[in-house]
Amino acid sequence: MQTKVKGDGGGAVRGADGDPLTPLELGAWRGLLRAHADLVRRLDAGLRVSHGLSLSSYEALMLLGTSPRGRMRISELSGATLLSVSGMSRMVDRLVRDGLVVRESCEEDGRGAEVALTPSGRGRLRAARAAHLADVRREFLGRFADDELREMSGFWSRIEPDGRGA
Amino acid sequence: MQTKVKGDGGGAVRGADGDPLTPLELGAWRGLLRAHADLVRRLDAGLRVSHGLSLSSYEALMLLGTSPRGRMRISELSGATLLSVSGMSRMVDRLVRDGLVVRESCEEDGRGAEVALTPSGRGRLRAARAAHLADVRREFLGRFADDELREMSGFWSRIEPDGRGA
DNA sequence: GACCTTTGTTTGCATCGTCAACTATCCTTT
DNA sequence: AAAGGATAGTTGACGATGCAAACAAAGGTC
Repeated sequence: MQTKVKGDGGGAVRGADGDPLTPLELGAWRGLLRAHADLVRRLDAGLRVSHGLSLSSYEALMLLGTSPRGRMRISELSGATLLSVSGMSRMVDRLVRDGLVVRESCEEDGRGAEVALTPSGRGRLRAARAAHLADVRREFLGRFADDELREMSGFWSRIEPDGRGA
Repeated sequence: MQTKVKGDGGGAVRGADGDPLTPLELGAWRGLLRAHADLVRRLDAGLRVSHGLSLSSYEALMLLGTSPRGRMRISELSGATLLSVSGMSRMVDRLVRDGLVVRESCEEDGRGAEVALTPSGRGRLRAARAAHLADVRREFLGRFADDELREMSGFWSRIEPDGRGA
């Protein structure tokens, strides 16, 4: 049962709708924001100084590198990452400018662009990969036990879907 | 003990340094990224359409609203949020432009600027507050039990400090 | 096969954020 | 009290992003 106390002295674990966040709630919510920001900043900095890649461009290259066909549509990339389609389009612009990928026109769909790694992109990915994975493990995964990671995964899945139905 | 199997068929729960992330690791790591992105996007959108505030400007106004002296230094605001000092300086620019806060020169320190809510800023904050807190509870806090939130807080605190010592 | 709808991508505009360089002030030391 | 160094904040240049509108090509439908 959730503790819903309105106007008590401060022992409430959960606040009602308009109440200020309780310490418990603050810890979970602000903690998420701060932990994410810290973590991303560290990992991004690591990739950037060592390999000139942002975290999101790494993710894009990595998706391309493991894609079975070796090339992906913009929308496919966007769906698999956290970027909007337009954001991904611009990211691909930058990757093209840096010579890491090429845009190819799509055979089956004249609207489409397909994106593929260049040799240079493949090399950059390979160079960055091990170090980045080690970073992720050192800064994040390594700080939790297996069952904690499992539990965390479960937490995340509860946030995802929603949509909007009541 | 952590399962560290190198080169097995796919049953590994944890990978070694250079290995690709296992499903367990992926679930926790990508899940964090996605959950955060989804959550922030939803809350930001809610605040923005209803009250013309971004999540970070809400946080700044909220800090000002609950500050004992009613006004705060730029660096104080920056330290309490996730923005750099220069980022906060620009955010204050926007808030000033929108008439929600004022910059006052600081009595004790001639370099300093102090930031204080205007009546309009106070009003905007009050108008946004309840709806935003309800959003946070609906989209995030409400999906977890008390002890889960407590556990989550514990997780966050393990990411924070580090520094760099081995 | 012209028309309308849907879908994939790009672009215009605005916001938001960082780092590095700069200015202004403060503080300590001599 | 002048010099040197630390600290607070602002600004310039730039990079990312998102949303909405614009485009372009497919795919029906009649």
